[in-house]
Amino acid sequence: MTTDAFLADCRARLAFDLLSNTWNAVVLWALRDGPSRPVELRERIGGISSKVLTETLRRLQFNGLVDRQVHPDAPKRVEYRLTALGGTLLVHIDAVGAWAFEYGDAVLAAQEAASPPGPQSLSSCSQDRPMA
Amino acid sequence: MTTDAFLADCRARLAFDLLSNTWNAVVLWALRDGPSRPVELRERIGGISSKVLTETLRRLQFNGLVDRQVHPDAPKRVEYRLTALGGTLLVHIDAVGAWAFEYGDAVLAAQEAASPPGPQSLSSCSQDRPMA
DNA sequence: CAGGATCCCCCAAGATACTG
DNA sequence: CAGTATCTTGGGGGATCCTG
Repeated sequence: MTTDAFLADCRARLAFDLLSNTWNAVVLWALRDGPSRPVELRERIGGISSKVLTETLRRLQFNGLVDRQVHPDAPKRVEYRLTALGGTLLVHIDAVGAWAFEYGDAVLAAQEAASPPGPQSLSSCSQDRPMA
Repeated sequence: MTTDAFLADCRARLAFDLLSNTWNAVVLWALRDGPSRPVELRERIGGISSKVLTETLRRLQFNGLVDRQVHPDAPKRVEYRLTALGGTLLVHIDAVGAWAFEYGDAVLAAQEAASPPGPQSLSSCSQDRPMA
C-alpha cells in the first residue's frame, strides 16, 4: 500500500467501478425494500428508460448483485431481487444515501459558494444536478 | 418514500452522482493518508493523466470535498487535502473499499460463472475490468 | 408488461503539446 | 512540476419503434 498501491489494489477499484455509472447504485437502492418488478422500479426511480433499466439490471446480475426471477404466470411476471452479495453492498450504498441526507446541504452550499455571483441559482431539486 | 420517491429524494442522488464517475472515489481514496501533491497522487493512483487528475480535483473542490493549497515556495508547491466534509464521505468510500476486499472474489466468480465457457479468462488484475 | 433492436448524441476521459 | 489548451473517441444513456 505504498507506491503503486492503487493499480495493484484493483480489488477496491472493482467496487468503485461498480458504482461509477449513473444507475447501478440507484437501482440497487431501489431494490432495498424487497423484490420488485421492472414497472415498479421504474416508477420508484423515475427518469430511467425501460431500456436503460434492463441494461442496468442485467449488468448487476452479471456481477452477482441481483437475481432475476421469472414467474410463469398467465401474464408473464418478472421480478428482480438483491442477492446476498448485493445485500452486503447495499449496506454501504445506504450509508452513502444517509450521508447525502446529512451533508447534502453542505455540498450544495459549497457549490454555490464556488460558482460565480449568479443570484438565482439555488437548486431545490429536479433538473439541476450540475456536475459529477 | 412511496410513489415518485427517488426523483424527489434527490439528496441521495446527489451523493450517487458524486461517485458516478471514474475518478472521484479513487482520488478521494488516494487522499486518505493526508495532504498530497499532484505528482504523488498520480504515482499512487497510476493510470491517471495529469489533465484528468486536475479536472477531478477541481470537481471535488467545487463540491467542497477537497481543499487546494499553494505554498509559495521557490519551486511552486501545491497540495490537496480532504476537507472536513470530504472526510465524512471518505469514511463510506473506505467502507466500500473494504467491501471489495471481502467480496471482490465473489464478484469475479459471478462474472466468470455468467460469461460463456471461455477457458482462460481468469482475471488476476491489471487490464481486465470488463464492464461497469 | 418485459425487453430486444436501432439510431443518435454528447461528454468523460485519453493523448499530445505547450506555458510558467 | 502544476496546469491549460486542443483534438479525438468510445460508449453510456436517451428516444422510438416493435415483438412475445
